[in-house]
Amino acid sequence: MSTSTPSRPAARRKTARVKPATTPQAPRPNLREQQKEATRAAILQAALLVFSEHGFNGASTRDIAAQAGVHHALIKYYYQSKDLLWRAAVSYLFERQAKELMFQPPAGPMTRAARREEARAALRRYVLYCARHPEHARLMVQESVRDSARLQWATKHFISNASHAAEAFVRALQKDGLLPPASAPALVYIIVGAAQSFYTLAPEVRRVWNMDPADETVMNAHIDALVAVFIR
Amino acid sequence: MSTSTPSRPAARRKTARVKPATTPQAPRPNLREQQKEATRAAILQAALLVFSEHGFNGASTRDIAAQAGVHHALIKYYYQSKDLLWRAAVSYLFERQAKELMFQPPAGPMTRAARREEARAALRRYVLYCARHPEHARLMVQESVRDSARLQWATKHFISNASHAAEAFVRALQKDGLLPPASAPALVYIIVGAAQSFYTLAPEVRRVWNMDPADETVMNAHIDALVAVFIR
DNA sequence: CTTTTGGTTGTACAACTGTATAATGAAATT
DNA sequence: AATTTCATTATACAGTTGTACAACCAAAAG
Repeated sequence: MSTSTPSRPAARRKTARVKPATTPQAPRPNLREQQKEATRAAILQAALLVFSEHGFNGASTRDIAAQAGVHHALIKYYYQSKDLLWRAAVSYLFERQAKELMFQPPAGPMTRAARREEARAALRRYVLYCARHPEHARLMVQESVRDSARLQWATKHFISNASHAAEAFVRALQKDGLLPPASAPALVYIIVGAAQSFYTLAPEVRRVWNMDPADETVMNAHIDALVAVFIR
Repeated sequence: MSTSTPSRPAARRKTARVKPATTPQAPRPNLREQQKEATRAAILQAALLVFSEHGFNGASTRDIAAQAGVHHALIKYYYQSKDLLWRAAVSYLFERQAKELMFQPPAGPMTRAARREEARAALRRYVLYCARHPEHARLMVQESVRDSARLQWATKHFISNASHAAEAFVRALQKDGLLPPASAPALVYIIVGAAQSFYTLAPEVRRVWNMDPADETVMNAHIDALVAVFIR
């Protein structure tokens, strides 16, 4: 950040200390382990927010710590370095995405109309993910505008897999004539870009159009437009 | 940057001093004015590159100066502050875009088929701009992922106008049945996102797909895919 | 209760940040 | 040739940065 906000730690402390042991019959003498995980998670969530809004270089570990309501030295304690914290954040994002977008290919033969409905549902699910977790695309876009060791790492561990899965999805739709027979990689970026931008650029949308992409009605209108354009 | 690269100024100096007066019959005793404008332009171009790849906070004025091959104090001399340099860069981008995408509405009545061809040509022109000047979208995306005084300024002076022009374009296509009757603002972000992402994320594309969006063949394949999807 | 463990805090440091100002010297003017 | 102008440079400063480490102290173990 390095802008205003004189720094204000001690925001979590109270709420996190609440409930020393919800389960009276705690299986083990955790309570400390519990607090530890809460701190660890708070740092990760803060990192997601600050990294996604400021980029790696623009984000400072002290800003992240302040956002988490935690002393900045704890970042080194839990994640060793800014770079490893970034990697932990990216890992979290892609593992969550894999979990939430888990593919369940409906076995058995399907009519073309059924497959089209299936494709529409899949597209809807993806847009919903983008809408609910805009920090994912924000963080990745900031890293993908230039080549770097971080982009190389993210590509090797996550982006490559996700991209080729998307390519397979596109090719399947092309086989059914649901997408034009054009370059599959190009279509991947066309669809992904079309789905993400509305939520990634939400602050701009709010200023320019006076509408909130996070709003249920607005979001449904966007999804409908997207599906109408892509899955004919 | 704050990463590696120990800093290496003095890269321009020589090439910029070349040609003290190309025109032997110089109209006035410029030569100094000439060098001044060269320095000013070098700083602006460097700012475009560094801001677009690192974001405002992630970019340092010293990095920009080094990229321009100029002493860092000259940034204050020519642009007064980092913030004003950023505004100058954004102004340059949008004025160039307005110039290159100047609308020439073909007078006289047109058949629907002709209007469709017109729409395809307009879309092609826009994608070409994105491909040739990826730093434009990169810089703006970095600012639009969060609300800030800079986004507010850019919205007021440029983004609002450009967005509403795009909306008018979309509504015209909808009237002809060339785009589905969905939310126009949503369609704007769908089309813009679909057109930009392939070039904005070019470093990622190169790593994942081993293809270069700047390559003529690859670019044409992307444009064809885009037109096939949107203008039916 | 006493001791040990380890999550937390305070503090330090060198490098980097944006900004400011005086010194410099070559081009322009006289 | 002497003088003025002003683009460029050198240098400085306070604030921020990532990282490091010793001191602290509540929870866990004895």
